[in-house]
Amino acid sequence: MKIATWNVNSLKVRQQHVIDWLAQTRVDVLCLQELKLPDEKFPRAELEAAGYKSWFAGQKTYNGVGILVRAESNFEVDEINVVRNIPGFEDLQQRVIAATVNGVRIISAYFPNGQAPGSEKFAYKMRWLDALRVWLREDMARHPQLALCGDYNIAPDDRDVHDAKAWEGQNLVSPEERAHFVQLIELGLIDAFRKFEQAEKLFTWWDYRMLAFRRNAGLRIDHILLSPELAARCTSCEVDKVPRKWDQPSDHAPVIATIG
DNA sequence: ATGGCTTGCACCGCAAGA
Repeated sequence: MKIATWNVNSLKVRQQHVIDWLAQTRVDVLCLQELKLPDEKFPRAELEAAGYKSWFAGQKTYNGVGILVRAESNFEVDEINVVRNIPGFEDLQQRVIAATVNGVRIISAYFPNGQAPGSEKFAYKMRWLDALRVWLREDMARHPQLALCGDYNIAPDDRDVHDAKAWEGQNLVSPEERAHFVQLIELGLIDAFRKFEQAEKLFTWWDYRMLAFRRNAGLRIDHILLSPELAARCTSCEVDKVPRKWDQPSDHAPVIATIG
């Protein structure tokens, strides 16, 4: 079972990239973030034609998340277990969708950006992270095989930052944000990427500006965290930089975890 | 130099992203 996550920065603009990428990789599950479209504009029929069923929580202009499941894989998705948003956390922003796919709990999450430490948006990010953790503790107890996939907007370690010195204390790498990431790890979740030996300076996001991709001036902020049972079955985790090189790309690259 | 692109929405510039 291959599970992937990709912040597409507008599904309307990236629809063909997603379809092409799915045709090449044939992942079983793809978690999407930043759809930037309302539910009525979700390209369900086009993705169905490409061989994928979709579940989504859309929103006009901003945010929006989804989960695509390859039809040929014949995985069961129980509609009753699909969750949109963090239970118990009032939120107008569509940032979370969860579904149980073939017995594996899949969560597609678009963590708040936070803008800057000390800002109102940063305070929202902290509240959101608190609520996520509270819900996750329960959801992990219900689903021993769980994958938290998405754009975390947190680079957990200096290794995940192209220039750690320049970024020190900034949004996405601040001690407060990293402490929240550690709290997720303390729930028992395992960073699939770090389970394996990786090349140096592998990132998942590069600014559109300043030729950042060409200079590999990026951050690793998209992650797949696995429950212990699922981590034990995980045989690889890779960043696919290829679609970042395509015309009019998303600024994020997809991450793929293979479960044996 | 706090910019530089890219998106959506609404209009001919703005907010927001990370």
